[in-house]
Amino acid sequence: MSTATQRAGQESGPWVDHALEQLSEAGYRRGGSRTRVVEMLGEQDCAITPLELDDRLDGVGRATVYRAIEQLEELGLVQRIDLGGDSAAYEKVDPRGHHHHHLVCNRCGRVIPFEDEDLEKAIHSLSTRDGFSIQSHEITLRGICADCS
Amino acid sequence: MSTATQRAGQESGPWVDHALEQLSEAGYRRGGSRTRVVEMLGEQDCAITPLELDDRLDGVGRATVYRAIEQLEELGLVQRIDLGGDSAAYEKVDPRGHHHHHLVCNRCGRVIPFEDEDLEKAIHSLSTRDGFSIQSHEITLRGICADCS
DNA sequence: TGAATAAATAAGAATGATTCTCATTTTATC
DNA sequence: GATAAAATGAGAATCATTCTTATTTATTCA
Repeated sequence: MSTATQRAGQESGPWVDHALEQLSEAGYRRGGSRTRVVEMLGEQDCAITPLELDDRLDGVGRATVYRAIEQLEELGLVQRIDLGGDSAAYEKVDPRGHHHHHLVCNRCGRVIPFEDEDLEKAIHSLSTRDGFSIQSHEITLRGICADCS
Repeated sequence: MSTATQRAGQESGPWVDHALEQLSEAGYRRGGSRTRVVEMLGEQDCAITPLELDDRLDGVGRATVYRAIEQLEELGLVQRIDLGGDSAAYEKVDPRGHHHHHLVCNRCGRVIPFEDEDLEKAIHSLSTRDGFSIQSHEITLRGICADCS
């Protein structure tokens, strides 16, 4: 049960620290519940829905989860990801720019994260379009996963 | 009022015909309301939400709009697009593969469609990942539009 | 052409995610 | 420690989406 939490020094720590610091700088006071939301988001390797977060955080109100996500999104610390389900999901944004995108299986709904350097390059090479300054991007590929085909 | 409908021979026609044909081949009977939904989708140059469709189609029940979209999506004739609002939007899928992606302004919410050949190439060059066969893709860029900056 | 059959539909109820409200608890400041 | 303002939990309210059901309409076939 604690295996996932204990996987050798990963990246959740740094992001959590960074996020809490940014919240503080933005003028938000410390809040126990919000901190727990941030920590839980920091533990995830991929996107998670607000309701899942609420489920896993006993004693934290649902409204607080939604509020925390809203503030984090406002500061660019999490990114909303549409995976096609009933609700949106959110994922931490690495301050160093390292990130992944998603493959979604149209049959079983499975979500598989992937990275691709060429794709990132293609995105970055169009960083301005029609005077539009790009801050973030989201790519979702849909199809049939190996298990389903 | 009829200007939009009358804009010189565009692409709505072909898509509408194709969609109605596909629905028919899939075993669906003709339905006046569904046909109106298909025609309205065919007129759009970009994504539209189910509720907007329902608003514009007097006499067509909301459930019918949702059902039609569901069937069209099932057949790959429309694609769901997440533009960050309260509801998802849908857009016709060109049978010839021609399509665009979206820039969304984080400040005013404006949605600007764009096309980029290099990006398409980068996507196509990874058409199989981990045994995953890709059927469609969606790219959304977020930032600040020219008017807002 | 005129039943018979089953799909399509409209209207509104039901559901479920998200947002809002407000009384209470914490945090930061002094 | 006392005060002012933000953070929070609980539950109500809202809004998109789905479901239900009675009715209408499309197709089939005599």
